[in-house]
Amino acid sequence: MIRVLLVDDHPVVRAGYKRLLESDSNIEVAAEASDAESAYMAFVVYHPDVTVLDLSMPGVSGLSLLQKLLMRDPNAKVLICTMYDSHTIRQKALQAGAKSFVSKNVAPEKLLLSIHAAYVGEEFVDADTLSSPNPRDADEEFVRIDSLTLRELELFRMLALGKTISYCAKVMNLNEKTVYNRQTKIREKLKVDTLAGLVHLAQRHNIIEPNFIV
Amino acid sequence: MIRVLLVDDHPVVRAGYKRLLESDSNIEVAAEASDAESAYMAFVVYHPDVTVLDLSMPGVSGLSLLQKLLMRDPNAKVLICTMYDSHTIRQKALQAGAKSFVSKNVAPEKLLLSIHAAYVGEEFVDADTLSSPNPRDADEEFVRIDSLTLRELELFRMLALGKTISYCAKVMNLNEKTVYNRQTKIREKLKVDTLAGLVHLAQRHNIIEPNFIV
DNA sequence: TATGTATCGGGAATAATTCCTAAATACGTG
DNA sequence: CACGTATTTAGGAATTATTCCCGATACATA
Repeated sequence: MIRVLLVDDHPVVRAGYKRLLESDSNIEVAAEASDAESAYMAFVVYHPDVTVLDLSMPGVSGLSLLQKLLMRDPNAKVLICTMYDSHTIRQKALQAGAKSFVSKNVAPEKLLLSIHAAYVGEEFVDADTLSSPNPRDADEEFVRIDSLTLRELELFRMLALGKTISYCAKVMNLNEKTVYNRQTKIREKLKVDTLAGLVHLAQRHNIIEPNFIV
Repeated sequence: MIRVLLVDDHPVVRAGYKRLLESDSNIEVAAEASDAESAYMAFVVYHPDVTVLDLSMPGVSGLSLLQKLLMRDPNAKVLICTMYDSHTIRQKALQAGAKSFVSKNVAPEKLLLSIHAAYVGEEFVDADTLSSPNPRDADEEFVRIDSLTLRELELFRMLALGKTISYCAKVMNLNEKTVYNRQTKIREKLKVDTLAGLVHLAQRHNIIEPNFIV
């Protein structure tokens, strides 16, 4: 029996996941969490075999949580499942130690497959996801985004979402000074000179959701 | 038996939904679709009792689809389920004829409940969703945007596009000081505290083009 | 062990932004 | 017409936000 910790901030989606996972008789959802803090707690308490982590959580990014989990247990099997089809995000996730990365666009069976793969220690990256990089990722912009470090990416995302410096500092546990300095560096790397420009860049790369207009 | 048409662009999420819905013995997923076109086809072919529609689809917006479905069958029971907690979107959805609106943040049981409600013809809007309107949303927002003077609106647009203060000053034939002062006023009126926030607001109101992905 | 890179922040200088005030123009209304 | 009101435009001074340069730590890796 593969015991899974399920992390996703939408109860409806989580409930769906749970049933999907449990349709596989070898998988059992041992615990669920809707945010980074409770996810970490659950991880510590339940020692899941595999953690299925949705990246698009409010507040602290899923990538930070990923790192914390790996800090706690370097052998943790964490599977990233996200709607962000961004090549950049995938890179960062794998580089940060995720065992698997699948987009919500894959066939459901692949999710199950990849959980099995993660369980036995195999790395699993969905072929479809890999072979079809976002066309926009191909240009220079991609290189630019890619040059961001993990922590910078995290801040980038929050800034693009409209968070204030002081809020970011609080949430990321940083001195405001650090946030200022880093923000400057991000804009330098990305060759953008306003915060508004960051938003557009972030949207083009699926770092944040497009602003859904009706 | 309530026959449901399930529309969501993420296969993984859709598979989860399906199992969630079918955990209710009175609900049967008669058909699924991942985009507007196939959803419309499926609607025509299967005549579902209730259509569960996720708004965040690539390409044509879910709301357009909603309208098409209602054009085809004015009595269609369409339930909007989305991760966008926006009051604005909800308003538009209901006004366009959706029978129900629930956020993915609600408890899963509520989704089932609302399907039953839609089936018997009741309108169902999740109380949680209703009682906690996002302050940035809806009518307020429109009032706020309306409160901008013509010249402010002009600047608002340029800022949201990512132009710098000095550029705006040059183009608008203003002293930078004036631009600074006006920018402050705009953010005050719009109750937004970062430039990034302005971008999102501008996009939601079609002041600037949304940065569409996919 | 060295070397490089990531992460974090301090201090001082600088630029950006606010806050308050005020003039010129426009516009509808008594 | 004269008056009140709103808009558009800036200036000076005060305040904040941001940069720039630097030091320290940690950690992987050649």
